[in-house]
Amino acid sequence: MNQPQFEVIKRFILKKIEQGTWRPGDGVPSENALSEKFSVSRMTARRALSELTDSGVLERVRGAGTFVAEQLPMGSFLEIQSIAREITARGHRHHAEVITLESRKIDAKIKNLLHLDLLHLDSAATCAYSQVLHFENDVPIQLEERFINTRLVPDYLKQDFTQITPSDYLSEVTPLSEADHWIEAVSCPKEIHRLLKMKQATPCLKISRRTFTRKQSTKRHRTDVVNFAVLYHPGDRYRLGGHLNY
Amino acid sequence: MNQPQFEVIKRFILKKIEQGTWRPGDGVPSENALSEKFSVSRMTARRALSELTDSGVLERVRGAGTFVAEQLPMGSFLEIQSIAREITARGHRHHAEVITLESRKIDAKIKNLLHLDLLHLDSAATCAYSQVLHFENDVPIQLEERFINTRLVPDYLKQDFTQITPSDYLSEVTPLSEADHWIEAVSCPKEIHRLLKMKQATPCLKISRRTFTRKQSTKRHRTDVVNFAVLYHPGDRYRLGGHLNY
DNA sequence: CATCTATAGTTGTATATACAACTTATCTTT
DNA sequence: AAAGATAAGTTGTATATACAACTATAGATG
Repeated sequence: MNQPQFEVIKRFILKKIEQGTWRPGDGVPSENALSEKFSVSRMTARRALSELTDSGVLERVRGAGTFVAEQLPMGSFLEIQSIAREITARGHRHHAEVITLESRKIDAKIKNLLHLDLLHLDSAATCAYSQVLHFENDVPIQLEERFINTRLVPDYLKQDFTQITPSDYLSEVTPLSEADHWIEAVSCPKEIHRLLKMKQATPCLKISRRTFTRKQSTKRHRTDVVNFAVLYHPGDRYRLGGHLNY
Repeated sequence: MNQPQFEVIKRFILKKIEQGTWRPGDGVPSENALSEKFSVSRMTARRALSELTDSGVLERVRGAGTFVAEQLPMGSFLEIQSIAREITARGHRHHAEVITLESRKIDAKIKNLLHLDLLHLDSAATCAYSQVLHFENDVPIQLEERFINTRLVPDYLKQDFTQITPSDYLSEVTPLSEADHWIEAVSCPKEIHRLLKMKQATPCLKISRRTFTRKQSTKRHRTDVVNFAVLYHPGDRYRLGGHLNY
C-alpha cells in the first residue's frame, strides 16, 4: 500500500478509460473534484492529470477542463538506434571495416540534402565521405554511407572507425540534435550487393537519415545539417524491430 | 519577457549542455542551488529539472543529485501511423477496397503470434481474416492483411471497411493498447504483386504489427493479442518517413 | 432577439513549508 | 585500520495558499 497518492489517482483514471466508462472527448473530473474525492491537495490531483496529459492520455484546456484524448494513437513509435548497440544488445559480436574514408566533391543532390546551397556558395564545395561495413558475428549486416558537413565536424576524417562507430563519434561531437529519416525497400547497386555478400536480386532495406544541430535562436528555428547517412541492410538477414507501451 | 520562470531555467540548462560546458555525466546544480540563483522557490526550480528529466536530457538520483544524461540518444523514433491519416495529411485522396473478409482456421504460425496456444485450446480455432487494399489517388499503395482475435473483437466481420479502416475500427473498439512491430524488405508473393500492380521483382516494404490489450493486474503484466497485421507496400512507390525533435 | 457583462469554474504559475527516503562524506568508536 | 554512527545535502511526496489567465454560462441590458 506504499503507492504515492498521485499514482493511485492515475490508475483510477486509466482504469475508467480502459473500461470504456470515460470515452475519448469526455471530460474527466477537475483538479478540485479529484482532490476532494481522494482527500488530497489540489497540487497532488493536478500532478496525476498533468502526467497523464504528458503521456498523451488526456488533453487539458485552460478554463474549460480536462478531457480524454481523441486519438489514442493507433500509430506507434519505432526506435532506430545504433547498429552496434543493437547487435551487442542481442548478445552478439560486432565489428566494423572501413571501406572508404575521404574528402569528396558533392553533387547537386547531396548539396541539397545537406542544405549547403542556401548560405555557403563556395563553388568547390566538399564534404567528408565514409563507407563503413558492420558485421554481426562476422556476417555483414549493414553498409553505412555518410556525408558529413566538415564545417561542423572538421576532424571526421582523422577518426579510426574500427574503434568507434561514426554514429557514436558524431553523438559525442554534437551532443544535442534533431533527426529526420525515412525507410525504403530497394534493389540496391551491384557494389553494395557485393559488399553485403547478398544473393542476386535480394531486396534491400534502406534507411536514410539526416542529423541537424539545434542552434536555438529567439525568433526562428535555425538548424544546420551535420550529416546525411544512408544505411543498407540485406532484406533476408535484417529486420528493424520496435516495441512501445502506451 | 512573459516566459514562465521554469522555462527560463530549462533554457539556461539546455544552453549549458549545448555549449558543452556541462557534459554527459556531469552534475547540474541542485534544486536549492537553482532556486537561490534564480530567486525562485525550490518547487519552481524542481519543475525545470523534472521536465528535462522526463524528456531524457537529465537523470536524477535521489540523495545524490541531478546529472546530464549519458546517451543523448543517437537512436531516434519513427512514428508509424494509419495509412489513411498519412495519405490525407499529404493532401491526397484515400480510398479502400475489401479483397477478403472471412472467418479462417489458423495455422500454427498465426496461432503462435496471436498467443492462442497458451490458454484456449479449442482445436477448431478460427480467427477473423481481412485483406484490404488502400489507394492514394487511385494508385494502390498498401495491402493490409489482418488476423483478428474474434474473442476480443466479435463484430469485426460485420464492418464495412470501405467506410472505416480496420485500424480506426480497432482503435475505437480497444481504446488503450500496446504494440509490437517490425519492418522488413522482401520480395513478396505473386498474388500481392498483382494486387499492388507492381513490376516484376520490385522489392516490397513489409511492416508487421501485433496489437495487445492491456489488462492491468496488480502482479503480472498480462496482455492479450488483439490482432496481427501485415502491411505490404511497393518499394518504388512508398517510403516510411518520420521526424523528431529531441 | 441580439449583445454585452458579470460570475463561477477550471487550468497555469508560483511560493513557502514540512517531512520522508536516500547518498555521501566525515567523524567516532572499536 | 576497520566498522559503525552521525550529519549534511539532495531528491521525492504532499499540503495549503495565492493570484493570473482563460472558458462557458447565466443574467442584464439594449
